Amino acid sequence: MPVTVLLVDDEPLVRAGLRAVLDAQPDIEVVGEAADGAAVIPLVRSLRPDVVAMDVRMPLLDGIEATRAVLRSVDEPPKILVVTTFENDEYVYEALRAGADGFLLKRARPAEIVHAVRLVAEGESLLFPASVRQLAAEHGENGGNPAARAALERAQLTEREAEVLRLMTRGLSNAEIAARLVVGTETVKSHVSAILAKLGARDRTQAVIAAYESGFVAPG
Amino acid sequence: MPVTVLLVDDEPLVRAGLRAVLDAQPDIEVVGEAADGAAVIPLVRSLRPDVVAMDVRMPLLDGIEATRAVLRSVDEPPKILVVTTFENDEYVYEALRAGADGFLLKRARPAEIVHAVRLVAEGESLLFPASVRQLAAEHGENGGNPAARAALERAQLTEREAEVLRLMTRGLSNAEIAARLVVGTETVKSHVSAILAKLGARDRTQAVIAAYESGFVAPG
DNA sequence: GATCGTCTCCCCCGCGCGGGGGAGGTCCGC
DNA sequence: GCGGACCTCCCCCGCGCGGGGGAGACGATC
Repeated sequence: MPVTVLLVDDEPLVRAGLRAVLDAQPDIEVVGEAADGAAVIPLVRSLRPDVVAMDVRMPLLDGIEATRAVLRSVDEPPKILVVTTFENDEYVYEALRAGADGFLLKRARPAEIVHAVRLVAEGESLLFPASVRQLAAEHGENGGNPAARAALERAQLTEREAEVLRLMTRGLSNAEIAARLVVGTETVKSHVSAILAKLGARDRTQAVIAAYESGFVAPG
Repeated sequence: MPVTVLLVDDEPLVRAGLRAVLDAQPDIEVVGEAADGAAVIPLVRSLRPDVVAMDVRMPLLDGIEATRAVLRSVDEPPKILVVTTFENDEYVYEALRAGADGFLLKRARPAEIVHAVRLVAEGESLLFPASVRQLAAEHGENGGNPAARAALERAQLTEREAEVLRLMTRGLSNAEIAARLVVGTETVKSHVSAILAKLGARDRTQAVIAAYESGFVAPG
């Protein structure tokens, strides 16, 4: 059975584009559309889609509130893929915190869009903006310092947070990081929470994965 | 102040080699040697080294028991770097479980040996055999299937464990992995524990790091 | 001076994680 | 037949982790 998708976006053109891209796939089926967040819940209830592709910036009810509402009021909520125009959209991180499962740029190539839908449908998370990974690939072949710094800027990590994330990618615990940075464990926890929120990660493991996938750290 | 190291190996030649390599570094100082595990504890007590480079296979008291003994009987135990000849040494994993901090192949290049000592001295863990990473680099440029499979064999992961590790590198929780594999969460926990032991990882984050560093999974 | 972001530290709280055991099942090879 | 690996599931238990709040200090910016 195909992956069923509900499109939620105030721009008809965007909906049409997503529908064209997704319906071209044999294993994906767009089962409905909505123009604002307020219409999402009844549609989710009646259509029971696997994935909701949700715009963040919408009239009446934005993507963040709509995400919360869906997760709160539906028993087996669909996966929620947040769609946005800007890679540096602060709303996106709020949406991810609200429980969204993934992140998608409107200007992503069709193959990437399809990939994103399949991934979240399978239950996996799209932690980092796809643009960050792309950016890391563009800057030099092996994601060195400039790429890492650029990725950092995209994720809007502060210097301290970046340092903490680096130590996290070395496998250190909060207490070990605290000892290394000569601060309290509570401080480290604050930084870690901020990192998780900004990266849309659920736990430190997902944050480390995001760091590798984005080129923030390179293996080997 | 330099990193102080105690060498423990039954072969004088190996001790001499390690001493030559390490003493050539301005920031590393070999402060003592022992020929078997039984002599380690008093030496650790009197010399208080930062790092103990410990052979696994030794007469009287092997590296595993010696590691346990040191960690058990010394207040501020040194970091323990397990030294071995074979990358596929089952004793090594036991030693890591016993509390050793790192892993070193005797045939590693001098730079790698120095690096390993510095790393464990800093409190970081050398999770995976360095040989696995090297092996991943040799097999094709991007660590594809053959490299991953080879790395798997080195770590002696079973098929099921490899599958679980793969899902761990996707950021899934134990419950999510259980749902995906249609087994109980207790089963997943068993597999995860086995993976952590074989990889010498303390938690799932370190296991995921090891997976990336070894080429078991490739970013991007 | 007021505001903002950053870094620092504190509280309470629930839960997932990992360690320590054990145990039954299948399949394979000796 | 009998070990031995492997997969599966179970128990108890402690603790680290992460969420949700709040708050003070500092420097930069307006």
